[in-house]
Amino acid sequence: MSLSPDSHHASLGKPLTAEAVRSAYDTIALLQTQSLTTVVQQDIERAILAGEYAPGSKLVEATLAEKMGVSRGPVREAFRMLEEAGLLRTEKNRGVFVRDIAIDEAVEIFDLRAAMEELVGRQLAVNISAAQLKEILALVAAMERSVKARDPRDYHLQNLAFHDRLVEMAGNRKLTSIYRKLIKELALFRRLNLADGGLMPVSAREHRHIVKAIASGDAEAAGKAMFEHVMESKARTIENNLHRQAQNVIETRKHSDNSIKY
Amino acid sequence: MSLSPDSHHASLGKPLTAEAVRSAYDTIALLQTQSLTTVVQQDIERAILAGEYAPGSKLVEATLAEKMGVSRGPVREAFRMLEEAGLLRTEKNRGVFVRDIAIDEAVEIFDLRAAMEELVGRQLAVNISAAQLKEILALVAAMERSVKARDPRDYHLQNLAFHDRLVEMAGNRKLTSIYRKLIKELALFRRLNLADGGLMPVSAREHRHIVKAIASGDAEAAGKAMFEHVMESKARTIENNLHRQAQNVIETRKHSDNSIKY
DNA sequence: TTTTTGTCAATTGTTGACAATCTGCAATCC
DNA sequence: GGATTGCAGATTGTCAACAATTGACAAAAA
Repeated sequence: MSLSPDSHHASLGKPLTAEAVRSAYDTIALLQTQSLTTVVQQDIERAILAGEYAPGSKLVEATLAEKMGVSRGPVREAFRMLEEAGLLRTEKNRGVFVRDIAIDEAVEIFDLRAAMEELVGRQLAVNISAAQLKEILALVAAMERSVKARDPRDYHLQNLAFHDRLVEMAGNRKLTSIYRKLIKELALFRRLNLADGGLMPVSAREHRHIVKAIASGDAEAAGKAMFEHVMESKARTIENNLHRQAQNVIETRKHSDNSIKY
Repeated sequence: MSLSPDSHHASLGKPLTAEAVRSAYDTIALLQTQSLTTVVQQDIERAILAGEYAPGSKLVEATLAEKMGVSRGPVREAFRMLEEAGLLRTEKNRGVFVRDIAIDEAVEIFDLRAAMEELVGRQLAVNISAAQLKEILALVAAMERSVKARDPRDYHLQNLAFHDRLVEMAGNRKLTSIYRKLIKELALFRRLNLADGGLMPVSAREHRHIVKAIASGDAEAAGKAMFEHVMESKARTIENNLHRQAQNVIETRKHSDNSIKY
């Protein structure tokens, strides 16, 4: 029983397309690398980041296992991975919950990000290639189009892509992987959501400034530009958060019988 | 069946000491927080960092499970946690192995650490208390005694404690936890070991310089002092690594029949 | 001899079952 | 009525057995 494309072609009634042949090898590669645990882990992570499981909500082993058609073992192993990654929180004998990032932890993450991106800026100022520079200029241009179109959702996604690409270009794999973990955790900061659309132009200007500094080859300036941009971003997020919180209090008072809840 | 200390005292033949009473509550707290998985995870981590399992060596589920008196389930869950933490590497259907940190990854970690500790320096310069300053001065003094005593092993441990304490004092929990993970990974960089004892005085001088900068309240100077210290440390480590590698080649040639191995 | 094939022991991947613990609710007591 | 106690169902923690894969070695073929 050979696994070569030709024998497959011969043994099956219908001819295989190039895609189908390639997919046979893909299947093998898949079976060799993916286990039920990793698939479950990736899907839970995806669902969390997509907002299908809200921060604070409980994940039940048996329910997830049944939904995905596996036993509880792989689900538990996936839980342990996501717990270590900071997306889940386990209470013994009680269950696992989607983590809820409090504002003070979000602040910590922003500060750490700032230090990391400062390093990214410094290194890119020295190392970036012409092609890479062109690429990030295109990203900035795309963001400016989103600003003009007043599309905060689109801007948010492009902003994530812009920073991710810069970090990746710095060429430090450890830094990249930790940076991405931090961004994922930040997604669990409930009130992050979309910042006030009115601030998009400010953010976009800062991006231009960053690229300019990198292009100039001035490591310190580029580092500083990235550092300050993240700190500004932190300030905008906190501001936004406080507004929403105040708004929530008002809403709560309105809908309840005017009593103060806490 | 009450769990209060008094009833325990009454039901047992011998009187309980204060320690024994406290330990009853400790036992409860333990059962409420620790599962077999977490205990196994901690013990494997300890063993790895203690060098009981060398980088690259294979860990067999059944063997570990039997050694610790548990089934394979908790061991597998612990594996998943340590894998996510970067201490283990899993090859599907083959097994898990203690990770072996290559020199280029070590370099990446040093660069990242430098950026993180720069942030620590900046923040401490602004926020450190008199008591904390006194504490780290004591740590520096202790290190200088190790230098005088020409005890690289002791110096190494105190150096780790010094940096860990500074990071902790910065008060950013996320940064602290990631820093510690990085340090653990760095312990898997085989050729780290103890640097040449002759460089201890240089390192110690840099520590003095760091503390002075922090005490002066100059954030940029303190940040820069920490950044450069980590970068110097990186350079020393790499240098040391190259020497050892060269040494290994010579040794290999000597013991083998003069053929070049690679 | 060299290569290929078949077999088997060791190990990992996955599952289902059982034990321990928690949670909500009804019964009981003050 | 309000607090306490005692179930019963649901959920997690742990284990042992089974299935699938690997790696090594011997037997067979070229």
